[in-house]
Amino acid sequence: MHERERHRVILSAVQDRPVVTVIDMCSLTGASEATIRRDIATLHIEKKLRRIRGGAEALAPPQSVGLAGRPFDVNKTFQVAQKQAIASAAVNLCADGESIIINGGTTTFQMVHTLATRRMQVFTNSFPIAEHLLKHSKNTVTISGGTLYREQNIVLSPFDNDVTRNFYAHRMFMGAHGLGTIGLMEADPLLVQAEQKLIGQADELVILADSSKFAKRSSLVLCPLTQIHTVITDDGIPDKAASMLEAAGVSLHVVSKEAAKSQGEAS
Amino acid sequence: MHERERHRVILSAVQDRPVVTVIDMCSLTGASEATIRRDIATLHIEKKLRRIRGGAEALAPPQSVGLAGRPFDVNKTFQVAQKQAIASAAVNLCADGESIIINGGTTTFQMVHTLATRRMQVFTNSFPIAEHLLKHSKNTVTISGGTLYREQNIVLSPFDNDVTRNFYAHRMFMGAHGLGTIGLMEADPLLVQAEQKLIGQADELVILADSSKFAKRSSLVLCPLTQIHTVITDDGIPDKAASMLEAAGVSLHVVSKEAAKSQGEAS
DNA sequence: GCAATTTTTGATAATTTATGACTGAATATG
DNA sequence: CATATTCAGTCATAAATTATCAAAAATTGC
Repeated sequence: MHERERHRVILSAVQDRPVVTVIDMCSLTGASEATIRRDIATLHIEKKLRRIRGGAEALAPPQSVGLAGRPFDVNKTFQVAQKQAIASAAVNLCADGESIIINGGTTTFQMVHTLATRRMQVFTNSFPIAEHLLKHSKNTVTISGGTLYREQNIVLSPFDNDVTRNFYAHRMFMGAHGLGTIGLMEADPLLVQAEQKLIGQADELVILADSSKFAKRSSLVLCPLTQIHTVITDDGIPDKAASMLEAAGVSLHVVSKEAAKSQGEAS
Repeated sequence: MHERERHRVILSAVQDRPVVTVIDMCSLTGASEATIRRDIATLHIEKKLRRIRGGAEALAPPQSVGLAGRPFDVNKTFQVAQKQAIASAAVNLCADGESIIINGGTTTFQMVHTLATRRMQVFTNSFPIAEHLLKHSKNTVTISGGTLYREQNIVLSPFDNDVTRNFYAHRMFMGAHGLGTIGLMEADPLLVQAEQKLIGQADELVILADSSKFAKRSSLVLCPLTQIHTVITDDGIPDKAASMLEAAGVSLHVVSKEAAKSQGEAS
């Protein structure tokens, strides 16, 4: 077996397991310990893995405090003020006792803070949202079944899910990657799958989109504007986008930072 | 077991409850006290936990003081050693890559620590188990859909759940409230519902029951002994109960505290 | 194609490191 | 104050790593 092949095998193994031992790699590749050590040393210098005594481990292992794979966290600090204002306005559309569906996402996640004081029926496919509401609120929380995707932080099942199909809500809240004349756009195919399972399970579809979303385009169109009942955004929305939405019969809520504050107090 | 694996297990355990003892970690990892002390000292310097007399504690304990239904927590400190030993033995029945089902419960929860170093396909109806595995392991985690019950800490749906019905596993692990000639007994009707949805979805049904369970009786019988493939318990099991199980064709695993140690090494 | 050279590999011995048992000291508990 | 844990050293043993060298394989020049 050639050097590159071994490197591939080792990297594959180290991604798959928390730690691999030199001995493991010996039996896996048929090479001697000395060779495996040299391989690991090389891969360590190339920063493909971390060399540890006895073997190797993957870089960026699930940190102790680290909350599962987090492009989520990096996003969470981006435009938090707008996202919170928008999310707060979204929650304030609802009354206690109502049932709502919250699709996973960084903007919709912000709803949990306002929801903390509420008592509603919440259905979500987002593990962090469910976790937060379970721990910090008295809402009834229902989660969709399926496999937990660490990167997207959502629950998704390859099967038809009766829990989802039997949950019918007043409103469904959804984020977006982009919003244009063609409709609601998403970048991640996995998110599209998740969202399509939920669409149609609520009377009103409410989109939470900060104003930057009107400039973005993605390859995957989730639904046309006509299916959208309400869009909540911030005051950075271009006039052109606003008229586009109104032309499509979408109810538009614009929150400014000050408005967000008063909304928060009003609840 | 290698240093990093031990570190993972220790961190997993310390996240689970406020404090862990050196002795606990010994039986969980199969290492000596000296080694565990050294590990804790290392992790302390790395600021992954705080070293305290007798063991270690999490850095930020006031995390989930939230009202997230926690008769769970009070139970969790009861007979931890036995539960951990039993749970560890349960995990050691399995090989990496296998798929298993873990029914929610305080004993089955302890499996997460040994699972921290594994890479398996895990299906569970327990929110805490899913949460812990998601954060502290590389296992593939699938959760059943439904409403989150704060007291029992499980996910339960009034509907038939296709995610559950389509997940078939090598083994299913279950706790119990009582175990007698009449069969497996449960005290909470909600748990009975949850368990009945899962039963039959695995080749082997493995029951985790500390020896106190043989003295308990409940009103709800979940299934007869004949459906049970294996029972794992501690060395406090009465002879009468042992012969009863053997007569019913149940494979019996008894773990003592010393046995727990060797089991840890066996993995 | 063939020999010389470089690179890679595997084996060995020497060194370093981790581990577990043991002891006495320190600290908690009643 | 007495007792029981827990802890910090020390040491022997086991394991892993490094260094070194010779054999095997690949590369190069002719």
